[in-house]
Amino acid sequence: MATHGRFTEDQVAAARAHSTDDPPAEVDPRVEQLVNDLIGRVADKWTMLILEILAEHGELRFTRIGKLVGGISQKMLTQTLRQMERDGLLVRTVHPVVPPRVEYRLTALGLSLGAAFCGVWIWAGDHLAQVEQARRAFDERAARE
Amino acid sequence: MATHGRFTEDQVAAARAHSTDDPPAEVDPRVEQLVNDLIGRVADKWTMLILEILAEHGELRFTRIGKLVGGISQKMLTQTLRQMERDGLLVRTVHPVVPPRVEYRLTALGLSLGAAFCGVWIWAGDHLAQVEQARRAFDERAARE
DNA sequence: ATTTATACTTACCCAAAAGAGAGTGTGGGC
DNA sequence: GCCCACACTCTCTTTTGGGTAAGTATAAAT
Repeated sequence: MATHGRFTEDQVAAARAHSTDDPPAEVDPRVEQLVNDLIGRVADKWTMLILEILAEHGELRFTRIGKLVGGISQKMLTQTLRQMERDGLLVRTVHPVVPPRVEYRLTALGLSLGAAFCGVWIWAGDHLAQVEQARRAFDERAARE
Repeated sequence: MATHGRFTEDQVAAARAHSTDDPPAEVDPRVEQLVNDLIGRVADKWTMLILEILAEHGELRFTRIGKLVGGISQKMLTQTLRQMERDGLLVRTVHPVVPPRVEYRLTALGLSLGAAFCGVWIWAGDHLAQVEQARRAFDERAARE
């Protein structure tokens, strides 16, 4: 099953199940705007990668996440983790020991986002070849002017 | 039901249906990288908005898209449309008349991406309040130091 | 006394992305 | 002859994203 690995069928199914049965009613433009902003916030590169790593491994410490993500600076890692914590996607647990020990774990909200985004991940995997072919065709057309 | 408006049940279902029934087999890291890149490319703000507008309206001209998206500069509009064309998400039809008339329409590939991304849109709509509450709680905690 | 480990912060810098706004080509209407 | 429409394209400036490197706190190990 192509659930991009770590997400369960249930999680993915939950991402699609909905109570509202409204007809294509016009949505409040302010809500539309908020939704767009939220997507911009949440659909960024580092957030998605961290989300995936955390969904896969459960609970992890700062340095470990950095290594697993690969190629991220401490600064961006801290920044992204803080944002995600603020958005309620993960919880940060500080153990008052020395040297410090801080653990990160996804919340239900974070897991549900991972499940929702899973569809895009699958799409990318499934259509990668098609996109690359389209690009080659386009570039060739462009080269011939 | 919540298919975020314009996408049909079939389209959304298709975004989830998959042939592969492989166990969590390790994925080629090069493929993983390509997929990540593709997601970065495709999951950007303007691409998503244009995708939605086009899925909703069918075939549109340059200026019309700009107005419907709202707040996009001509530069970004041209740029994003070109990229999407190159990626095979839409087709650009130039009618050799004057003044110029250029029409944009999603391909099957573009529609399938829209369907896949639909899950994230729904997630954002459904969890907007939760995220905002998490933010308020976080900010309040931070304010009390 | 010095080093080590961890999880950051802070300061500084650069490059890429994005926005603003003016310019372009062309043929038809006036 | 002039302006308008449309879909750009070009240039300039601002904003943002992100890297590097250094600093901090503390206790245990050496």
